[in-house]
Amino acid sequence: MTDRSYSISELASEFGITTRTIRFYEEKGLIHPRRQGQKRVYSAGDRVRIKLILRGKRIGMSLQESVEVIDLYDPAHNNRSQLHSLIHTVQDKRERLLRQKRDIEDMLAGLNEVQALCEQGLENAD
Amino acid sequence: MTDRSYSISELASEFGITTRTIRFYEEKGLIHPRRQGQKRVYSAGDRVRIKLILRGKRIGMSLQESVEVIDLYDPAHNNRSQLHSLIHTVQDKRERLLRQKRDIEDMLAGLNEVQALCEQGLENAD
DNA sequence: CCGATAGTTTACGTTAACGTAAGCGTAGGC
DNA sequence: GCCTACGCTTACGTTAACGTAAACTATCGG
Repeated sequence: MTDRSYSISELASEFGITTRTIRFYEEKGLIHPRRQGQKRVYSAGDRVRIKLILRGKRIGMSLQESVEVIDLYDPAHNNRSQLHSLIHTVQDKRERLLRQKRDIEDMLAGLNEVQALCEQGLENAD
Repeated sequence: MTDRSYSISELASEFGITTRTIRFYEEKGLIHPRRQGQKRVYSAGDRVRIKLILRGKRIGMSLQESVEVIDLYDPAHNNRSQLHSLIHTVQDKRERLLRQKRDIEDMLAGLNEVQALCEQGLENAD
């Protein structure tokens, strides 16, 4: 099921990006699709990776920071010497995310006020 | 109280940015400090504006988008003809913010998992 | 066989958001 | 009187994240 593969244009149109963007991500070492001859073939894992990169972008992360976060999941750093520093990294990311969340909530509260004022303005337009 | 004024370096150090950045924001029309001779003098309002711009930046907004949001608060667009389009804009912003909030929450959930695995890895390191 | 479609590489162009450096003015302190 | 700190303008440089164009290859339906 999850082991099907994708062409570059297939993924591009699914995510609303260009093929250039996907090749650029590869150029930067963010993904490593395999090849069939010349053509790039993307696995389900590649697809998820792209998806996560785009999620990172939406909340203002750089591409590098996105993969940094993504790579926290892979069990490469699992030797004990690095476990503490890994925890530390996770903690840092979490704090930044929590701050962003507060920023967003503040901004949402502001928008709610604006909207209330708007609707009020429309009401007494009789 | 809230009517004191600020020098450029004062604001720069408060917000952890450079004076160049602040001048750049002015150059782009994001703020309009008054002058005393040559020198820029920033009001409390200018200060808040910068603060809001930086908040926008933290959640991945462009400078233009930040001021777009900020300017929703000022009562310039309050003629009835534009009230509907203003509401529409607010709604758009809100949807993007909600999506960002979901993205952040998803990412936080992921980090929680990673951290749990880390701590578990540390425990059975006896 | 031919044209449309999807893929490839290489390489230069572009925009946002500042950084950095040069050169200058001025006000305060010793 | 000179140095230091702070401020100003002008202008070129830089990085990230792609866009865009050129020139070529491979496949597939009619």
